[in-house]
Amino acid sequence: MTLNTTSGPTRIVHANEPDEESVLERKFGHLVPLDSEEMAQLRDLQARTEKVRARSDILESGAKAHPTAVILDGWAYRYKTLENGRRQIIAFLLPGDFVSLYAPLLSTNGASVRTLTDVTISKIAPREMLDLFRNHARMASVICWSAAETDRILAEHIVSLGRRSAYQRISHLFLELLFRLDAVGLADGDTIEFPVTQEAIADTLGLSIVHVNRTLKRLRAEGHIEVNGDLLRIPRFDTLARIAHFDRDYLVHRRLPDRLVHRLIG
Amino acid sequence: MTLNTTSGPTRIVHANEPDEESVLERKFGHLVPLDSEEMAQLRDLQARTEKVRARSDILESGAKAHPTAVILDGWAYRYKTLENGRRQIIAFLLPGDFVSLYAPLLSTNGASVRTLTDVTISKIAPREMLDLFRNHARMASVICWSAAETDRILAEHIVSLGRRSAYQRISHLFLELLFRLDAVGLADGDTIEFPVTQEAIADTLGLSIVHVNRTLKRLRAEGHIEVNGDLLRIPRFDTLARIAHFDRDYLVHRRLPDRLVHRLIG
DNA sequence: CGGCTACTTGAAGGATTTCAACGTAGGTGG
DNA sequence: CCACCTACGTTGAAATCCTTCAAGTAGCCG
Repeated sequence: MTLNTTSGPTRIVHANEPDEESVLERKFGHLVPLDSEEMAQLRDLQARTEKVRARSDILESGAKAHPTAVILDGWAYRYKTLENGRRQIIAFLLPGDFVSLYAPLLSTNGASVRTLTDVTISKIAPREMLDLFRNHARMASVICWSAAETDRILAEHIVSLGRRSAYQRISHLFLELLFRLDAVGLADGDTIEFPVTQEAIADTLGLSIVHVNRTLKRLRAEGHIEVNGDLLRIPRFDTLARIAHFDRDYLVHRRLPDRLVHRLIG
Repeated sequence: MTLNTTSGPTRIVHANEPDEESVLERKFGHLVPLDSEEMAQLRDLQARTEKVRARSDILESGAKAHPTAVILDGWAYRYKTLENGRRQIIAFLLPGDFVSLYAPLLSTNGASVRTLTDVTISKIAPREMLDLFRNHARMASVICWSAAETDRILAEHIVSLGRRSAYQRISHLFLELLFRLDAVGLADGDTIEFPVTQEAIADTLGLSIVHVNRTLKRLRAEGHIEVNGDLLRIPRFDTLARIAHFDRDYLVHRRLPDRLVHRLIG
């Protein structure tokens, strides 16, 4: 990975600028080598863009399932609201993530998805998805890999909720987000844009707002994080990773070994 | 669904008996209509069986990834052990579940899988999986549907851990397991085999053994569950479902609407 | 300026944990 | 065949992490 805690700040790269590498190219490009036809294929997936305002629902729980979509820019989250009004955030959706990969297979949505910032998505018709799987084995494997990554993130979230202290949970979440943003070129060295309220952190990690607030205060006081408006800096990655028992390998952004690629689609 | 809390006990059906419907047929048969070639295909997936003793690891975290496997009989669980020795169970694996659907795509396992009882699995070579996706669109969609179900179960687990009380978490887990076992024909009316220790429940739901014990005692005293050796009975499904806010629809076992099937695979 | 949303802090209370025992059942070896 | 061991379940008492309640501050915007 390119995460580099010693280098000076570099400019934050935004999706969709002309002549820029697309988000999916950045996400998948260092996973498997892509030829020019595959690049074009990826660009097609990102062609049917749509803007969504901050704080609005992309998907509603129980509603008829939508087509799949990819996030090209901005933050969103998948969540569920309980009967007593409490809320649980299941996962954050960042640029390069699929909003509802399985939607075409299911008749209704199991959870809702809501934006945190203004968001650009690109919709993908079920048929387009199917063609991909039929005719572009390497693309298909890359999308499955993405599903595998989601699975691991959910699993790690379960570990946090079940067996880590508030202090570790928050640290772990921050490191995960830094890691994931870095993978799509959206980390600026050791700092990231962080448009997440304390209430949202609380609802992600199963804590109360009050306790999140106090724990953040402690993390700031101890110099593990620096918050500046919407910017979050993690100045000593390794130290915090040790405290939170963050395993940098559970998000596998490294290029797949040729052996694997061959076995699968060679 | 066929769950029927009023009927008398019916015999528990075990996998792999001659002339019986196979587990995968039971799991997928009421999802999409399967022709005889597809049935044969499913049987192939269940052909390369292997026995694993209770309390042994099928998969080890960090180890080189194995091929995919399906569970044909018995219980297992996916878990992670933390640095301080604590353990978090991520999910239970029941007959019809895939042990590591994404293994062929990844270089190492993210979590371990361990058996609770004696287990029969059937290994599926990566190439076999790939052929399925290439040449048998309906089978592929059925496997993706299975991945979608796993995703929903993980999401619901996150909701439990984050925002439900111990009392609700345990109730919810029991209902989920009853539901899932029923889907593969392994529920005996309102009772299931339940080879799970209190320690394992604790490690699943992020609780201490002591508190699990006390909460089970309360559930028993209130008549919501009956425990008899390895048998668990849930005599008043609806009442408990209301208490735990169990949403019977998050596990979608209903047949997919023809509309969907057509849109996907013609 | 009023009103909103997010953040902050103190104090009290509670759900759950930890510590520490004890009971029971099944398996094994002397 | 009994002594011993281990795994699992059970219970009481004390401690704690975290929540809830309550209030106040700070920034933003029409």
